[in-house]
Amino acid sequence: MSENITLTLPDGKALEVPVGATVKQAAAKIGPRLAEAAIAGKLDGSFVDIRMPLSTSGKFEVVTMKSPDANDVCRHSMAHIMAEAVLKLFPEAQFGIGPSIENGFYYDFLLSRSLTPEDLEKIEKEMQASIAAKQEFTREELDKSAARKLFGDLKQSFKLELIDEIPDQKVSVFRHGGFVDLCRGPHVPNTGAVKFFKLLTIAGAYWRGDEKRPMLQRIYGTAFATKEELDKHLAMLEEAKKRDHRKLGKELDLFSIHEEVGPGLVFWHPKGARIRNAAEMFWKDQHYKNGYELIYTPHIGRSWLWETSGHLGFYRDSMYSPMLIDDQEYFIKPMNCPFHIMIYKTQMRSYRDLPLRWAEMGTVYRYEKSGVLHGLMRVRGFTQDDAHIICTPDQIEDEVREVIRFSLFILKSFGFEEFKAYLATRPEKAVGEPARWEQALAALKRAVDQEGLVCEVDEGGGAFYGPKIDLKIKDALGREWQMTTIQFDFNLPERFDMTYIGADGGHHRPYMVHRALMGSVERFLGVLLEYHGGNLPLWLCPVQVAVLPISDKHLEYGKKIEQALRTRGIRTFLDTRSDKINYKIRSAQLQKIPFMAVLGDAEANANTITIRKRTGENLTGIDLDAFVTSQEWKKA
RNA sequence: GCCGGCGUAGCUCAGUGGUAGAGCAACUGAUUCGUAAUCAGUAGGUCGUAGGUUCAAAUCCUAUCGCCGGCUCCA
Repeated sequence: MSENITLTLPDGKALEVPVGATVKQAAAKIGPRLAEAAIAGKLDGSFVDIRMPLSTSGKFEVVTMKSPDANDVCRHSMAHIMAEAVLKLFPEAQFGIGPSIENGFYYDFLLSRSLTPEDLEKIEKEMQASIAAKQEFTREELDKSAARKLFGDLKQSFKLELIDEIPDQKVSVFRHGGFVDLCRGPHVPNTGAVKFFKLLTIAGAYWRGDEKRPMLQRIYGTAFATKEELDKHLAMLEEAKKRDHRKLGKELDLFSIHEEVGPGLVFWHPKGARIRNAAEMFWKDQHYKNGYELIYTPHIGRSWLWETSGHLGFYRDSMYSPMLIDDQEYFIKPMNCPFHIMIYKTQMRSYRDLPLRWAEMGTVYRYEKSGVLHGLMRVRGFTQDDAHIICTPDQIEDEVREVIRFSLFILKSFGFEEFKAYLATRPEKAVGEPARWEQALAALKRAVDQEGLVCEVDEGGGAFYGPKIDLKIKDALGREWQMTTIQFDFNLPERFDMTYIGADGGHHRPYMVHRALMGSVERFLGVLLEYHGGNLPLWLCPVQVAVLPISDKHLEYGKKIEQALRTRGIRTFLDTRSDKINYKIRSAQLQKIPFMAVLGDAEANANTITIRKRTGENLTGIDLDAFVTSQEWKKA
């Protein structure tokens, strides 16, 4: 019996092939060169191995090294090649999983000893040998029982566990060299098809991501279909290192963290404080302009507050131990919301008062596990640019849309350009009726759509008390950073019995939204530093103009210029050292100061300044006032 | 919290059992200079901390604190 299936090619043409034809055979029907170049196929958007018999019609595509999907296939094959190398060096190795990931791949192993960087070199060598040998990848379909026997004989207990979880009766395995792996595929034709890789790091990883299960050793690598892409990626990793906010924080004297004081507690030095203050002033000003009121609340509160809010029930583990004051337990705040609610409850509120938008730069303290602390990005004491919007149910959608708009405005003001929204839905454990969740989610979704944001849904990722939208920014290196979070709260209004009097004269439950636009000010500034590589926009720079006299002769004139700038509200630094101008320029340049005023005889005589921008560009002999009102100044 | 690595001068780092080193920064002096490092000198460290092994420890062992890379977590 020779039935045919119809493959619809990307150009719309239909290709008839017999049932059971492989991707390779289908490609051969299009052209022999294509068959030769094929590394995988795609049927209705899913990868299929080139050796796999096709049995259903659908949209079909041949993946070659030039396809956008090539990297994905290569990386997966590379993970197998790495596993083969590890097997050679560690015959007793137990294999976990080894997927392709963004920019690379990894594989998890259980080994008799810890890996060292030297091991990585050895493994790389073995991999190169395997690639040079151009070993065929072969695909085989086995009954589960046969697969169990195969991996049982190899003493691969992790694989046995994986087999048990596969619902199908048949599983596929791929072999190359002496290595065999349970795997869906697809794989490149032979190990010679992939060449451009580098092993990067060794890390610990729990089996199946479960902290109760064994810790395996994970090797991360990167791989690309072409050398150019690999080199570009490696260069990007270098660049990311240079932009590390912890490095910049030290070099630019912005902040520090002290072992003697405690990990995750940030000290802002004068220059860092200048940046933070500029950001906060802007933030406050914009909040008043956008219909918010600013409030201040305490840092600690009695246990009553945290019992009522539910924090002690849900998050006690990440709250600091109570302190006893007059025999009463007080806790340092991990969130600001209960305090804001206390203000709400000081009065009877009318529907005419709503919406209320109350904002606070509220510093909170949370116990974060020691292993997760990271520079400014993850700390134990941080300031949220928090606000709570308390409104009626029919105001909620407009309010959310307005928050998103406001957030994008604020983020764009700091230079961020690319945004993505993540919509988090109801988790398993949650409060609030499902109907209200649905309603809130729909409102969030419509608001995101109206702002034209790309949105991804994070199923079950919401907080227990309500759904949320997170806005992330994408930086020049393609990394994503979480900034804004907008969260519905079905919990607190209930727990604190918040009410307002409606038009009908009855008591009603208000809706409440938590939102932080920057998220944590500390992390925000960390991201900002990395995003701009330390070259902050002018309005945030701790020093905007470095005044550099050519020699001590010009010090007097330098002082005059410095003062003139300062009285115009410009942040300056006068370099009084008796070094050469080259040295002063280099030093200002390393401090990433946007403008340098270079002053010598020419300038002093003509009562002008010469500006050197941090880009290296010069504006010779210009008037000071003309400069600070110029486009050059405003654009920086 | 878990796995692995690391911790030497303000910073970046060298020093694998025999009484602590470099460059930069700092300080002093000289130099007064036109677009990314002028020269010379001075000072600075109980080698994260606490135990232990040894005639002898920055170096080896144990514990502890912190940092780095991941994992887990992130209201």
